[in-house]
Amino acid sequence: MKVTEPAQSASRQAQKERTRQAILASALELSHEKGFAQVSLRQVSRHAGVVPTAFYRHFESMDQLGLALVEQSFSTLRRMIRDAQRDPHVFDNIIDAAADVLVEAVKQSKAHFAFVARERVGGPEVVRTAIRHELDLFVSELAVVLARLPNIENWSTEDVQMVSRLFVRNMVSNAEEVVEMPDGRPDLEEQIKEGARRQMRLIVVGFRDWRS
Amino acid sequence: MKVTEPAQSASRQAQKERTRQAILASALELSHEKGFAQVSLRQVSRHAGVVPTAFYRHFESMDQLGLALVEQSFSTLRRMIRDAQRDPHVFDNIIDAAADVLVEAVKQSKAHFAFVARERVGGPEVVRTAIRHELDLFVSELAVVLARLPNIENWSTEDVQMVSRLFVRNMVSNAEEVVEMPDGRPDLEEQIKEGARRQMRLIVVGFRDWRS
DNA sequence: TGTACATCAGTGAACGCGCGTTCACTGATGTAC
DNA sequence: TGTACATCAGTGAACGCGCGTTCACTGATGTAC
Repeated sequence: MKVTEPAQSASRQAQKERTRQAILASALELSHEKGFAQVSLRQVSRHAGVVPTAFYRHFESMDQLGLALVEQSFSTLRRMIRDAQRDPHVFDNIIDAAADVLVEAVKQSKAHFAFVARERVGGPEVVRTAIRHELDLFVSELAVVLARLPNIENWSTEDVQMVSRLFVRNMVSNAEEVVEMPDGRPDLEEQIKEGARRQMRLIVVGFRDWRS
Repeated sequence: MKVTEPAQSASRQAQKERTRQAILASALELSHEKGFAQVSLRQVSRHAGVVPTAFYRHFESMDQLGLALVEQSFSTLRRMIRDAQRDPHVFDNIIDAAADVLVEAVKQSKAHFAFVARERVGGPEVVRTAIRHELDLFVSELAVVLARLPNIENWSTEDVQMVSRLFVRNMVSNAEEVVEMPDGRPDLEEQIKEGARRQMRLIVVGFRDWRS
């Protein structure tokens, strides 16, 4: 985590950015053990290999650090959904594709998913508010993507919005399960993936039946 | 919250119990604003009208206080499901009955539901573990109740267990929504209730369709 | 290329504060006779 | 009923500690000439 002492190279700007990233990464890592609200400014700074006062060169307060982490987490999430849309396979079978994307994304960005799942409920007020807002946006964005799918395009806007909401809720639940997953148990991961698939199938089948 | 100075009456034992309840109630109330993990022993004691050292006459540590709150919350939950079983109306229409019971229970014991929903993810390690364990137990207990219902009795054990799990997850989600609900907006409550009903219908319909 | 000055990321000492925990105590309630 | 002693819920002073924040600073990087 020590990133100072740039040997000879690195512009001042680049070095500053590297420290900023070290602070963000440290906060993410420490949050995983006890939750963001229990992590102190001094702990983050220490872990990032920097003196507490240096923290203020990058963030106004721990709250602002938290908001930066929310932003980072959702940009990860958005990149994932954008990539998924480009995959032509998605149009064949939404459910299995969605399950695959979800599990892959969670696996790749465990720390960020864990952060959102945890701090959505347990974080400081400003962080909770920001996450709730981002999730609401995300539901709407996902609804737009879903509405374009062939087997869904004739559904009502409300129905698509509700399916989207249930999908996102499901995503958050599964992220929570990954968070609580003990280390070194990749078998549990497959179990969670299968659970996610089932639940999505349930939602879609239930909807189709209900509407008819 | 001041409960000392028993005028003339109250046995030593009764007075002690009253202080214990004041500490529990104070912790529950303070947790609502910032989460249990952010509440200090001194804050709880102050709010309960007692000196910090007196806290130790009732609980070994804040962790133990947290576990006592988990216990209290789930005994509330269990009383609710026991009462619901006695109601013959339940057999007519599980879903609407469940929605009514859920919303009524949440309304009556908002603070405890909020505590479980929040600390399940955001609380100290021991509290999180205890809540996860209680919820697992609760899923199994609810499954036993569901399996007795006429329209379900021929389902497989696994299916009943999964419906039970989805119902409980749904219950937790709705409790979360009540937690984040701004004060003085009873209209939102009706909206949450309707959402809960829809989601349960979705689960049951989806299952019936899926299994056939 | 070399010199003089400006910028600014990171330093280190210092502060006052609320925290959890310890300890010896007090005085009302409870009990034995 | 009255007295002498035991119990124990709640007190209050004291402790060392990590916290967030302030301040004047240092010294490497960047810029002007």
